Amino acid sequence: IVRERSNKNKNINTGDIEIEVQKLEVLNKSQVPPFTIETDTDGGEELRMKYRYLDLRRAPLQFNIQLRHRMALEVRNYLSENNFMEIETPYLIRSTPEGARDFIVPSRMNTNQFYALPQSPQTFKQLLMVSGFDRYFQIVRCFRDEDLRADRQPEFTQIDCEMSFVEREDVLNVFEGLTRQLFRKIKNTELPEFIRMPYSEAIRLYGSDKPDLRFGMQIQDISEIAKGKGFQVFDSADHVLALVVPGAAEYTRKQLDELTEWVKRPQIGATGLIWAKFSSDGTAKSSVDKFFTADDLNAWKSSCAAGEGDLMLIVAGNKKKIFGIAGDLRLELGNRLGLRDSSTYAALWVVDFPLLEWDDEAQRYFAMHHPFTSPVAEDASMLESDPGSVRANAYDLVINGVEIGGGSIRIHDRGLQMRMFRALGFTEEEAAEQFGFLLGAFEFGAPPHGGIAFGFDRFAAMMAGQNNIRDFIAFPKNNSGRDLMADSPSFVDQKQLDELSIRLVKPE
RNA sequence: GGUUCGGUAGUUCAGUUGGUUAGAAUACGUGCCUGUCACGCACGGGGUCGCGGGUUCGAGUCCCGUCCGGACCGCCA
Repeated sequence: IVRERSNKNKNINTGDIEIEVQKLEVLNKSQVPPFTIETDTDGGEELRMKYRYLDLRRAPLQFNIQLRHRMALEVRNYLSENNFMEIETPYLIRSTPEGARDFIVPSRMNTNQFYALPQSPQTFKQLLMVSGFDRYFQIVRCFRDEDLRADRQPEFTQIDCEMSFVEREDVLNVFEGLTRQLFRKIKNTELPEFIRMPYSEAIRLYGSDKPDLRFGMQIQDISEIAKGKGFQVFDSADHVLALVVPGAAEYTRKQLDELTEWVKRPQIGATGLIWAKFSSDGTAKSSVDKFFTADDLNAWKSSCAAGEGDLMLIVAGNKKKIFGIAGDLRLELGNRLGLRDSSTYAALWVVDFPLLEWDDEAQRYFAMHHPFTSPVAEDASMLESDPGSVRANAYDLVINGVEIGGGSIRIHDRGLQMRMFRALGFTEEEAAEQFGFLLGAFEFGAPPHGGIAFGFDRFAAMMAGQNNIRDFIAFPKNNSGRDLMADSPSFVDQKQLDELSIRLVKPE
């Protein structure tokens, strides 16, 4: 018999309902759990992962997994309503060059041969376009044998899509619509229209290809006015970059020293940090007063539109690193000032990525996105003459500084694809050997096509205002890529392989 | 591969310049209380200080090695 004790609150709280027990049967006994199975558990992460089946009983995890389910449902509904069809692609495939390290699976039928697991269904979905399935999608597991991060698992789930007879804006609009729909249905939030920001601008203003637009504090280049005054650090730098921290002129020496140490950590890699304070009484003080006059400082101030009471932080260095350093510092300041509120959302499309990246070690270009990405039409002619400055017809969806997804308009012309492979250093024979099936398909009237893939685990975490994707995967891996469950065998050993009559080639 | 932080009751942690019997909270057990809701009160059990070696009269503490875990860099088309 269940009866309500109180009608004061609409929400049912502990003790609001009484149960009069008439018969009690213990269906199964339980040990004392290794951690409290409550919303705020006393267990540490390692322990909770070991007993994941108990951790998953906790309300926050139940909510997260349910959130994921509801998102998957909405994705399927939205895409299906927009005439997309979910089609499965194979998991046991041949290894492809470029990109991440492949996971491999030994083949019993073919001694010393291995399958690779797909890093993404990229080529298969392109073949589906050739087959006339004009709108494909799949919520699909992908595998990359690389080290983990808080927001990266070796096996992860993508919302993978491809469309035929489309241009960039067609893809962007459909998937902006999907993103909006998810926020509407899951969070009851209406997102504003996503801006399109060229890659070069993202780097210049935010020092990142995934800018967090929840706050301003844009990077300002003061090279012009800061160089040539005899300060060697500035004079020898490609760029002198400033951030204006509003209202932070009161930062103590200790805080500034601590920030300086922070940017000098090897992970950030700055050689130092210059500061200038603009006090409310109109005076300015800096850590480089020896080299710069009050007039110089005021020139910086007006150039950057800094106000009284503001702090200016300056880093200088070579072109390749310094924008990233300024971007990292900007995010850190955003964190410290509480400007990265997880309940607000700023979404944008970053577009016009470089098509190719030079790799010093390999002494050749690599595709920044993947080798099937189409160049921006007017840049295609530079593929041979100036490969490094060709822009890709590629795009990333970035929300709150997190890369949620990315895609591109693909190459559908065999000739252009061959030029791309040549730019990547493939010979004719290598290209035919590795991608002959795709090049062959392009010879049978391949339609123009493009697509996108969203990182589903990340998307779910971001929807909940969090960044640890493990809390949104029922059975995640640990940092060694092992299954986290207690006594769960993650790997097949040689003995098991022997029993399966599988022989491996011994690596040198 | 690199940088860095950590490993001490079931759990989360504290443990000073090396020094008596390694503590707290919580959980667990027993008893009391019985309209409580983080209940309260009393008592109790519970430790290979990750592992191995070294220095020392003496090591949780210092040194070397090793294992495990986290964060980050590299890496992630």
